[in-house]
Amino acid sequence: MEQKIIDLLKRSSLSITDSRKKILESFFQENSALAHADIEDYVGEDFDRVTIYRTLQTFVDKGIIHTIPTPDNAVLYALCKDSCSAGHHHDNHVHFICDNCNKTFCLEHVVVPAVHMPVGFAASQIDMVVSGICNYCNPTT
Amino acid sequence: MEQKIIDLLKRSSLSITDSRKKILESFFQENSALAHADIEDYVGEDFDRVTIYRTLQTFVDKGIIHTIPTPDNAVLYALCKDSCSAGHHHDNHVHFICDNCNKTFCLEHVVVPAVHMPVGFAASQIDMVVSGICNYCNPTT
DNA sequence: TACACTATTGCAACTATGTTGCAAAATGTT
DNA sequence: AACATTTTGCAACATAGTTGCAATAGTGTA
Repeated sequence: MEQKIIDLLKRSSLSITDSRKKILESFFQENSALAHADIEDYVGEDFDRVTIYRTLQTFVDKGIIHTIPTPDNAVLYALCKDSCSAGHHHDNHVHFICDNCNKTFCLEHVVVPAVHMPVGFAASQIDMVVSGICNYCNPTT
Repeated sequence: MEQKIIDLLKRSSLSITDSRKKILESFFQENSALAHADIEDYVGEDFDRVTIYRTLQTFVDKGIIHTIPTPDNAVLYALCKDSCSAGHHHDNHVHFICDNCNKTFCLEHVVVPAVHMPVGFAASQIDMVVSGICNYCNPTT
């Protein structure tokens, strides 16, 4: 994992620092989207709150992670797939929030459907957030 | 307008107070969704910040307004249509955020399309937020 | 490896946003 | 008008996020 993380940082032309490695590690470790607080818990006392804010911002700028809008207006971050590049995200997939375990997932293979706009409205970006029960919490699977 | 507002409050079995009237007025005045700060600006010094928070919460509980999730995680509120009733919102319409004027609108007549979920995932609620250029800002209309 | 340059971090202070308890004031009811 | 009930304002607190700046760590070059 260490090497995978270092490669990812290099590919994004970011310098390799302890905080960046640790924060990226938290995303690879957890499979769901993370809030700032989750990351703070994961890295413990090792790094300052401010460093986490700034590192997340850097990752978003470089296209390593993307933010997810949620109905309760919490800020969540999730890893981008390889097709993302700096400043040009391809995160047109649906996001799913489980009402049971409260985790948020990227449904990478579920593409946001087209929707017909009223006259005069021009859509440039569409976000779709679905909530319900995820496959881990679903008793029938 | 005064009478319309009073009727709405009565229908929701809420007592008629100055702050509730003024806050509802702001929604009828503006045609777009409002953030807490917008309302604070509108009502000026007349009412306490806390009162606005509590009033908005009351309106949400009674089904007078609904919250709108936004990609930048700001909390927005908009009037519900008559079909909404307390605790049982029918706001399955698309929300639109204009990148130009920054206003947010309810596209009452654009229903959120169905989307096919992967095995094991059960959807209970779907939020769709579209951003782009609204009909007021669109030069071609 | 050592150096210098640049980028990153931690600290402190600050702003914004939202919440809670409680006493005072306003509202609805009789 | 008088009472019981709601609502409001205040103060204090909690959480989230930002900024400037000095200290530190990382990177490329010799």
